[in-house]
Amino acid sequence: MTTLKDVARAAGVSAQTVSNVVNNRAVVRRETRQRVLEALDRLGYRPNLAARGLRRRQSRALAFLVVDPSPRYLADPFHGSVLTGLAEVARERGYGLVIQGLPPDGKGGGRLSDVYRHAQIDGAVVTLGGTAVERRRHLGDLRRGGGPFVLLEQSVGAGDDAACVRGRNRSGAAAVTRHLLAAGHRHLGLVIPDLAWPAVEERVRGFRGAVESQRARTTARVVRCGPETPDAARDATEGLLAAHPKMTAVLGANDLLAVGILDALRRRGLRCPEDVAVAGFDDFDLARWIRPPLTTVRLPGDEMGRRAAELLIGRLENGRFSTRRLEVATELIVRESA
Amino acid sequence: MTTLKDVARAAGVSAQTVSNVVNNRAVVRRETRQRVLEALDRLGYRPNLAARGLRRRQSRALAFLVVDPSPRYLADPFHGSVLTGLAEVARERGYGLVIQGLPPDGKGGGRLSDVYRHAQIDGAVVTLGGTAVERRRHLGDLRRGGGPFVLLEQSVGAGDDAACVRGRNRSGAAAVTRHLLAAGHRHLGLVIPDLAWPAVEERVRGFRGAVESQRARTTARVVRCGPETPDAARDATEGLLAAHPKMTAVLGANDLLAVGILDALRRRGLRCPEDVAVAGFDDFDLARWIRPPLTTVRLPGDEMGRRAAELLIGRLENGRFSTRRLEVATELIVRESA
DNA sequence: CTGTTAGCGCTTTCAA
DNA sequence: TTGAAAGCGCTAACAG
Repeated sequence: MTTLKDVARAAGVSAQTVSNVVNNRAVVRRETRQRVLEALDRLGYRPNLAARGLRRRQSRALAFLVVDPSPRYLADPFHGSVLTGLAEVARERGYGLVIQGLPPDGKGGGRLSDVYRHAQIDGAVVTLGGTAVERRRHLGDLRRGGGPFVLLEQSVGAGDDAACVRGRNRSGAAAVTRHLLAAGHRHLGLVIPDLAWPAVEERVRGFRGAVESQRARTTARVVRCGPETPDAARDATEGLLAAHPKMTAVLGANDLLAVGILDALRRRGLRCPEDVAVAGFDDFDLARWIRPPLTTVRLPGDEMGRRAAELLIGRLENGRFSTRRLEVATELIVRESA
Repeated sequence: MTTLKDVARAAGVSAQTVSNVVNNRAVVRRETRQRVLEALDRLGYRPNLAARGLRRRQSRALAFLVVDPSPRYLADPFHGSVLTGLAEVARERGYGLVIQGLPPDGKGGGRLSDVYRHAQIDGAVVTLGGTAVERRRHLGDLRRGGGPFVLLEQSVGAGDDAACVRGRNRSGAAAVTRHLLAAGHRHLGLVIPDLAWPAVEERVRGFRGAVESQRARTTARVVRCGPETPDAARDATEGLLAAHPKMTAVLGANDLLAVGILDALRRRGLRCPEDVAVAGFDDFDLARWIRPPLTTVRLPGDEMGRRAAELLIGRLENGRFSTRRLEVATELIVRESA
């Protein structure tokens, strides 16, 4: 491995001067710089970032931290989408990107804040699933032991060195619910996963609020289905439809669950949208391709990831967050399922 | 930040002794260890991994390197699946995981080998898309400038500090093709993306080989569709069916493309599987949920990711790869589309 | 078993 | 404009 010293010797200057050249500091004379650049190139010098980080006390690396009990958390299309946006900005701005998932209960390998030291990161983008208590615990840990972070889908405390990026989940859910009500549906269901994601809680509020505002002869049922899978959603929906035969519209807390809902209809011989309307949330890549094409609320995960990364990098480079709170619009996408 | 020295002072021992305790070295007397552990705990000591890495010349971090022109490469379900497996093993074994995507042409930010220094990683799992020439260039760079790596879906050279994990793409593609031939199909099509993934090339070989072995009155067409998206596959399939009205079976090089193929049939008023049979490759999460449920060849990306990570970590900890070549089975999954 | 010394590769500080 | 010295936090090597 070529070090600064090697280059310095080869170019007949001090290590300091080489460092100045490498870091584009203007203090070096043209000819000296020339000579150093040549040696740098000839020896194929690459800075050792551990040494630089040790000295500068920063690493130019970001982390994506996901608190989710599923070991397959990265297979979730929404997380994948957020990660895509993060990775894009990290690459553009010359930051490394570390990913780390943890179960909510803190059993599986400790605290979020450990990642700052352990993975040598300067800041993190954090998504928290789990009960409000668990989420609060993680936030407290992050405040005490971590560095700057951007929290997705959940507000941050005034004392935190943090900002948040949220989607308009509530109004999005209200919009799709109103769309259903306007189409004449009066008995609505909503299938949600057991895990308490803040975004899901907002969607439930939006759903309930919209139904409430027009509650004459309307009923609304919310059922938990267990894990965030189509199978679980299908089973929950079958139960829901059996218990409430007059139900004519079922929403999924996200598109993956909507896929399961559609399958429940098929099994019971119901047509969509003629007999029962279905809608999802997120607008994942395959939403257009499902049969019938899925009516859903678009929540742009990649944009949220990009915004979060930009916010975080801004904080790292300018010492403060340009804003503490960013909202990303949601949009009702009407296709054929509702 | 608490350092070893701080702890040493608090416990009345040397920094070295604290280091020995932190690293569980057996040389420390019980009572001393006790005292140190207490101080460690009281001061909330966390090792600085940059310093440790600098000294030990390792970082306990792995990278997932993807050469793919799409900025949305992480949204690809197969990559997501591989990443899931990698992340799982990395977490279990106490390694960090860095991800980095690069375009094939080397324009967008340099060489793969830079990641070793830049992201401070000990080894990498690498997936290469692009022409054979571009792939060779990346491998050469990795050999010269990088560290140990595991290559997915492609053999490694004898001189490389590397191993490979491959899926049985060829036999998998042959199996699904034979399935089609056995069902009486004689005019078959295969839709592939422009980007030359090694796995796709193998699938084409398997397809061609199976048709060849039974070539009486059979025709086989392979069409490139452009990017790896359902839209592109749909357009390509429409062209294919227009040009070859007798075609009764169309394969996709992966499930995402198969989704587009199904849509092309719908547009032309053809039923699947009655008029035209369709099959994919990968068995992504949604394959069961598509209509009709997709016949495909299962290639377990998460298992490949896990195996790759285990192989790599074995090399890092024992100095050599336990094997240079691992094959992962594929399995024909017959559902309703073919 | 414990402490001392030295140095990983880099950058900050200060002197020339 | 350049160089020398010091030290980031940790651990290998050796001495006691």
